[in-house]
Amino acid sequence: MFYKPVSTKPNFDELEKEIIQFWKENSIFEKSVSELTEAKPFVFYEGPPTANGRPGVHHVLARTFKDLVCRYQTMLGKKVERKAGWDEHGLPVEIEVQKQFNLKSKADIEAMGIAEFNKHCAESTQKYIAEWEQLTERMAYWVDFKNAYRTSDNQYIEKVWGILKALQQKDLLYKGHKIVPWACDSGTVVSQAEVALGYKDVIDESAYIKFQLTNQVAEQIKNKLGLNDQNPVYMLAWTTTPWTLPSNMALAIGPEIEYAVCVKQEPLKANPEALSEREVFDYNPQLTDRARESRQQPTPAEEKLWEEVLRNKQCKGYKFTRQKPIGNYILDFYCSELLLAVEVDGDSHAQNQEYDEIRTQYLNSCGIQVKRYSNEQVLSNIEYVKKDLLTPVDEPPPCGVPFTGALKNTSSFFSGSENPPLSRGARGVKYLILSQKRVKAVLGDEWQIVSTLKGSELANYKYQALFETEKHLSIIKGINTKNECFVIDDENSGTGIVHIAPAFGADDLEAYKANGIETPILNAVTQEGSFNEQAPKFLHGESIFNDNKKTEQKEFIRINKIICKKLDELGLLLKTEKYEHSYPHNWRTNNPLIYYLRPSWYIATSRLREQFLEANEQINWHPEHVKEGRFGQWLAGNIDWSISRERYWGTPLPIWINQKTQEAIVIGSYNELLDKLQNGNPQLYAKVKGQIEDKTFNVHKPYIDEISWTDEKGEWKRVPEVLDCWFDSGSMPIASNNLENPTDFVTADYICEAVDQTRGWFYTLLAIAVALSSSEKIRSSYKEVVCLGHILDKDGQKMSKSKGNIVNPWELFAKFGADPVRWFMVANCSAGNPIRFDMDGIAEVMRRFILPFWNTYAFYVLYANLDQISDEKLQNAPAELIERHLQPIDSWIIARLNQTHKAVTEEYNNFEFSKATQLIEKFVDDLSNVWVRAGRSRFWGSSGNIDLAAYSTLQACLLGICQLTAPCIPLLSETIYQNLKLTNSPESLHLVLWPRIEENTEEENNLISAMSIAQEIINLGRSLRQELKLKIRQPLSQIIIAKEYAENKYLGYFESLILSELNIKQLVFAEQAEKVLFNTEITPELLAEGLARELIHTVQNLRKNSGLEVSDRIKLYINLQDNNLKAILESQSEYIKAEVLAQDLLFADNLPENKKALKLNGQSLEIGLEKIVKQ
RNA sequence: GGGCGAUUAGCUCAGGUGGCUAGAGCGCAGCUCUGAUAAAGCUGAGGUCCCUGGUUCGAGUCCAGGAUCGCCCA
Repeated sequence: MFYKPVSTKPNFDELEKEIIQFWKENSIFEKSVSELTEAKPFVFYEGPPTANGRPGVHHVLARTFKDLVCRYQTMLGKKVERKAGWDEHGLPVEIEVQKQFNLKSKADIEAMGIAEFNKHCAESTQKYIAEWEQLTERMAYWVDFKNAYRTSDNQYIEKVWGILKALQQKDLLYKGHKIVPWACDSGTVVSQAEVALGYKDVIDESAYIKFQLTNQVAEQIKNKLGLNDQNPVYMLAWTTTPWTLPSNMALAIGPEIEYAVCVKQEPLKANPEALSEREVFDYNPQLTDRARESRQQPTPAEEKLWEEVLRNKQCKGYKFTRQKPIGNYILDFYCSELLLAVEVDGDSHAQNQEYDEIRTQYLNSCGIQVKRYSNEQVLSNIEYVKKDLLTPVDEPPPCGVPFTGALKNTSSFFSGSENPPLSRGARGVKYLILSQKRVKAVLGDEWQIVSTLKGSELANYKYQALFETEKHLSIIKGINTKNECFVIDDENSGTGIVHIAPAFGADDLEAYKANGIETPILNAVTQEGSFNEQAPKFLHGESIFNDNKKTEQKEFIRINKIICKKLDELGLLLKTEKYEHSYPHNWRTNNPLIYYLRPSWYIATSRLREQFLEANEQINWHPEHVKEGRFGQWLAGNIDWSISRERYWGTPLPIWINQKTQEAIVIGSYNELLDKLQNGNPQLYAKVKGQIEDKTFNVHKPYIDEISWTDEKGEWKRVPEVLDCWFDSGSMPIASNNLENPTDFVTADYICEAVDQTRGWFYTLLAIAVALSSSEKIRSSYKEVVCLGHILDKDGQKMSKSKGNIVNPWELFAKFGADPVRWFMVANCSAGNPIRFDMDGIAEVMRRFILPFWNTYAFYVLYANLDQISDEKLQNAPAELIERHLQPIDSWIIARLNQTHKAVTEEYNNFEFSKATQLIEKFVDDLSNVWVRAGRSRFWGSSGNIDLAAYSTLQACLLGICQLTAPCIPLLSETIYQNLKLTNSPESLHLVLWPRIEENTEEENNLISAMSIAQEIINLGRSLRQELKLKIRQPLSQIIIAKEYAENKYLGYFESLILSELNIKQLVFAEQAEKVLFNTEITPELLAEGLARELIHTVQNLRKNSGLEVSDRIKLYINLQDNNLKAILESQSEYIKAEVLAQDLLFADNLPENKKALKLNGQSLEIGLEKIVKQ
């Protein structure tokens, strides 16, 4: 045996493990890096995973593409160091530990002790490291674990501190505020991933709120519209969170939105429905106390009028109330049904005629009529008063006057003034402003549009704060800092006017910042979720939540009702509506989350937008659209990066605050810290210095929080926050290489992660690089990115534990081997698109590519061993010995190999890996189904007549495929390489340099096209035979081919191929319309041969069904009656015997057990066979 | 709600800058071959290229709008 025998039913799992062992024992990976000392480096950065979870099949995907490029570049002769990395910090780790120890809140964590908690976190990140390493090794991802970087390492943290310091020195670090999803019940920020877990559909009370414009503004608007009345103008806003209204700081409008100014058209006659409707007027809430007092201490006249005339619906059934506040006034008596005020002029009013007039005017403008009686009239002539009360007033109130001009067409309305002035249903006049699109839906038919305004015309107008009469707030353009308008002019919801509470919404906060509002942010809710002293009095101490008795979960319903009721009383509520929406909940407790303002440290990345885009120009994205699309968009809309987290397990923020001056300093290294301590806290200095020296220093919380010092400015204490763990991983080019100077980072030639990293690692990596770059030379930290899509299950569903559609990579490897899985991924994953993962898909890859490749290899080894061919023999064979047997088809397949090599190299260079696999698959197909199929007989030539050309060609092709596939399927290609390699070749395929490719010569290209023509002719011939119902078994005398095919002079090389494939004796060219024709005349000789082949076919099937080995010899028996047929078969007996390895062909009546009946040339016969047992 | 991507045969997917009578593999049906022997080959059936408009002599491809799915962000 010269080659190791190869099974045609290989166990890839076993074979691959052997190769992994071989690599390990011979340090092949290390050699592939270290032996290229002189080589140009190819820099690859590994994005660090967190090892607190098991690696999944999606990691296999990413690692396949990482490995493939690194291996390819190594083969190109580059030095490719690959440092593994672990992302150890962050909320996901904390959450795992919280689950593990059932810690529900920060209080629980603190009860456990931060030191203890962080110890568990550190352990948690080590939990699956072994499995990660094993999986990585098993799938043949070459990466250096020994020198892996770890983000929680002291040295790593120190470098991250250095970066922060560098950024601070560039004045990019500042303290600000951030809106976070906040769980009031546990007092924690909830991560985005967790928020996504807890969305629930809930029904909330949404409210349409009227915000009154200040008089001055109202005047301006009305002047613009040609209206001259005193009636108030309101902005109508819609909110689903009325509990945030006490923290309202602005109203936002869309500058481009058309707003309508509306007024209500009243029904002329009393409207029974309107009667039941309660008319609410705005009033000054501060008056309620005074009104109550007056009610309790009426004047004698008031007392008399109330008791004798008005009380208890005495007056024709109309209900009057006493001391009713409306606007800034208190009416003595008021009937809402009649819109009638009754005033009794006491002594206090006597001198105030002017005041009374203004007051009456105001009330009239609200549609309220006023009847005024003196004390005397009431006390001495109550009957007159009684009578007069319900008669019309002398002059009708100016109700409706303001409509002049604006409502020209509603003439019927004007007749209102001719009607009894106390007509029921009259209403106060007021104007509402809202999006034109929503007027009908929100206000219904009763309101009329007076005019329209563009949103931009409303900006900067002032309106009255809801709960404070003195305070005026501004209307702002709803533009956030990304320069996008977030106010939506939706036809189905809202009013186009958005209530802005910067403490409770990210958009709100953005708008607050973008509009340069100077007032400090108003936040009326504590972090536990109750109203503080910033809220109006009636809310002080109220919780924003109530418990739903049924579900036992918290909800906002109670507080929203309280606030809406109050607003209703203030006349500021138009209406409420039930609103069903999806709202985030704390997935652990099922209680609602709130979006809440927290202090945060920021990197001012939005100042670097231009630079980001410039750096992005240096990056080649695969797929390309990510550059301008997803990533470019993200950069263009960049907002400042909030880098602090109010958590425990993370890089501690190296910011110390002076307790007196609030000045902040950033410590950039441990030495710098020691410097501070040396003078400011000598005791601690000694301790920390010692710890750093003997490597026991723990820089994590809580220990770092103990480090403080005092200097001439006072005491310095660290801020409590830790760093966003994305900052850790983004710092990797500097921190993992322990660079002295942060700006000295090296740009990676290649990185590769899934597409979700556009907002993650791809971004933070770039952000930190650009932030550190000098303004003259903006640099990206990576050049080429492959951005992979996600893995979905075979139905296109996301893989998740709950769906039970998770695929375990270990099972895949056991079943198929790692390489078939890798090939499947490379072949099926078009960059950026999600990949559907299906076991059947891998099985298909197996059948389509892996097994044909393997079988071709097994075929070679089988016959090479039989013919005692070795790589040495091939290598040392005299050239003429090979050339003697060399056939055109050999030159063709070698030309195809070169062609494929060239094309595959190009595709690899372009990161078009699946295209490369297609080319390789096509070549393997040509090799196996054209070259081997056509040349099989060359391998079983009699001994002494060995076709060295055939062996040499096949070996070259197999080794060629090994090279081409080495980056994708490093294990199987190595297996084959190890068996076939020439004695003086490198010890591993992965130490072989990628060959320089010569362009095919014209001759070679012609050979390739001649073969395609031959293939075409063969296919046409088969098709024609089928049409003519002439089996290939039946030889034919001639194939006639259209003359145009003769133009390729190389076609002649493949004439014999065409003839044998189609079982034809002769090929001729002729002028003809059809491309291919047959001479279908069947001579007796042809018939005889055809019958013989038919018989052979049956015998072979019988052999196979009888379980005979291909090399077994037999005795063949034939039982037939027809002498004519017998004669024909006898004439072919030598041919038949040779084909079926029969030593004897006997015509007999008695057949052995192995027998079969068939029909030949219309005659029935039976055949039987007997195995000859060797003595 | 916004951004990005996808939608082509039963399934998985190809189809730069418009020229298509729309392709491949698998599956299916029929046939063939068999000295790689539970492998292989050929032929065939199978398409409203998501929908609606538009540009054009011509649209799977370009433009606009919409639908569905996925990812990211709110």
